[in-house]
Amino acid sequence: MKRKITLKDIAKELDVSISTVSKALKNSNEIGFDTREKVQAFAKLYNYKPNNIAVSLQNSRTKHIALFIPEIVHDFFTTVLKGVEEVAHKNGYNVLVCVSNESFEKEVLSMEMFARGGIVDGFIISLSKETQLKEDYNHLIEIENQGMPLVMIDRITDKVISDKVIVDDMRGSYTAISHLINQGHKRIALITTEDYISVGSLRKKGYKKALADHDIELDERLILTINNIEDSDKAIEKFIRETTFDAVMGVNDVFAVVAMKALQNQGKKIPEDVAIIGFSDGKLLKYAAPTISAVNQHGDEMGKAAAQMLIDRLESDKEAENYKTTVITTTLIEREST
Amino acid sequence: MKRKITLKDIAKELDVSISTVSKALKNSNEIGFDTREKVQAFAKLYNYKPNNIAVSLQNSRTKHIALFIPEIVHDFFTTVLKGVEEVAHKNGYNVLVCVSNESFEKEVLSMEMFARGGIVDGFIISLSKETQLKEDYNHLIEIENQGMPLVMIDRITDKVISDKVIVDDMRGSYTAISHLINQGHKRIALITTEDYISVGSLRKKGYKKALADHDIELDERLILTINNIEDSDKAIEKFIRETTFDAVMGVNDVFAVVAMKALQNQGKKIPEDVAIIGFSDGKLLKYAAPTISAVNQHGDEMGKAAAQMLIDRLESDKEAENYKTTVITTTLIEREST
DNA sequence: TATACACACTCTAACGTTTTCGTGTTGATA
DNA sequence: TATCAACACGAAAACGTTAGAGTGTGTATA
Repeated sequence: MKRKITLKDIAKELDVSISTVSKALKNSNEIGFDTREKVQAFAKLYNYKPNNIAVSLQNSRTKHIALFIPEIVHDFFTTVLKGVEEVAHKNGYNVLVCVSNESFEKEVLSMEMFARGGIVDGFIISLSKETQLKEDYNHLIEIENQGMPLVMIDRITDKVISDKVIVDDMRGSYTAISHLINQGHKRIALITTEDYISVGSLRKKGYKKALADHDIELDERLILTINNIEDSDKAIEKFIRETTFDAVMGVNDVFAVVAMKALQNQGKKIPEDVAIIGFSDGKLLKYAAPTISAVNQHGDEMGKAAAQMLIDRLESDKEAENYKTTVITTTLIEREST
Repeated sequence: MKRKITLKDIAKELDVSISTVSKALKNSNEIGFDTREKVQAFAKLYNYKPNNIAVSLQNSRTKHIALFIPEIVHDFFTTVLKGVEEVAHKNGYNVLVCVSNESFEKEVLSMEMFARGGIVDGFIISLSKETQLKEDYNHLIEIENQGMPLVMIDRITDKVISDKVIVDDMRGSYTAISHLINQGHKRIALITTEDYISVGSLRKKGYKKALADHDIELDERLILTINNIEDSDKAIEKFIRETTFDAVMGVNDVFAVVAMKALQNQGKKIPEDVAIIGFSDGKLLKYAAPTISAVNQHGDEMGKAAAQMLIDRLESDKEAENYKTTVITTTLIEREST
């Protein structure tokens, strides 16, 4: 097992001081040209790489950022991670992933340990369901009090002042519903989550506004609120058995695809009998049969934007303030289901 | 912005030495009971948490592990990440994710920086496609030479001696094909990747063996090898137009679902005309219409196993050797498509 | 009364860097 | 020849922690 080579090793070998080596490697002109060359050559030869831990301890910057997501087995968050990872890496940062599993406790505990332990320089977080339900954001506020930058993404809250990246949920939903209306649909159903999930409630707002703007009366019976993901399949099936409509939007990809299957099982033709639209940028809707139209959330763009905002904060020495909210615009992907 | 509280702060405040504080917090009985109590109370009050960076520097252990995956927007690797993250967290480790994007260069560069920089204690890696094609594993060997534990998962190579976690690809494939044969299918097609992808070639082997064991002659024309993921859709469509068979297996979820769509477009009924089976534990096959049978790879189990193996290595002081290969057994999920 | 020894701490070095402040040579200027 | 930069480099402190080796009490033993 080769021990890692340090500045001290180089210094000893070349018979100079540690500081000389350090400076030489940084090409400081405090050091003579010859020595610089010599040190650099030696370092290259022995493949010297500075010990990041020591560097971190020195300047209290780890060059690590944490990404908190509620769930990973979900195309949207996956693309977010991809985006974050990409720009982080490009800027020399590493990404620590924490899957909160929709648990408030895990979110809080992990956040605390990352923050107090000096493990990361900043956070990107999409709130867990439990956190949004509890409306307890002290851990986030604590982070900010410690002067650590925080960027909230997608599932956010107004109760915490920070940089944010969201998608124009309401507008995306509005556009989708308008699209359905323009195609002649009148009874449009919505399958959504409970209101405490920020994005779910915004999408419902967009739905309602689109109906209102097109003079279609709102029928609350056409709105299905899923309160337990576990048995969403059953709830959707029941809803479809008992309700009639000529179009339906799901606030995510699973709701849409489950709805389609249930409708198909009932003998309905898609899109002739019922049109379907979902929210997602993943494969589920793209590869469904028929393919399902979708409001593309551009998770990767959101991730990229969030990472960039965070890194900008980290690299700027300005005293915080003027927090920004970046809104990524959704795009409507028209597929066979509409 | 609250500055983080350190041992020094506590020491000064309580008028004892830093080492006393350190030991008191560790409940060392080198320190008197009263002092211990006092220090611990103070630490709790001010919410003291040790600076992990300093601790890491001290004992050259970061408690971070790196997970290298070729692609993240892919249910299988997602579940692997979930599994890894779960047991890592349970054991007090953090996970750094690196998405190699199937690029050899990114894999090598990131690995080098993680290793030499002392950023992580060990690695879990699923090889990138390019790496498997090049058969250049020097970066992995280098890691091992440095005495850093390495666990390979799923996409592995025999050229590197290390701990490994794989799935019984050949057996899974064998079982799936046997299942099709037992249902009376005779002309069974296979949509697979090029042979340099370890798992693809193993699945092909299982396919061939199943045919042989059931006295079905191998027809090479029934095997479609996808060499470019980008236009796999087209290749599959073309294949389906030009070939006739009564069952087909895809070595991943996308191949299976794309095949099904192409067949359906041709007017074939699933499973009446053609049976379909795929490899995956994700949603794509589960929510397809009809739902598609699958060889479940249990990505989460694999991830858990890999993380556990890695952590065991890290925590044991034994001098490496006796590398193990854990084989996770696939299970066949029968759905509507067969 | 000298010796030993447990007790409760403190000192110090170390982990690998970075950075500020010296300091001993040069060579040029007055 | 004394003065003073410029130059090339070294010493040392600092980041926050840990752990082994001291140190000064007080008490029990010979």
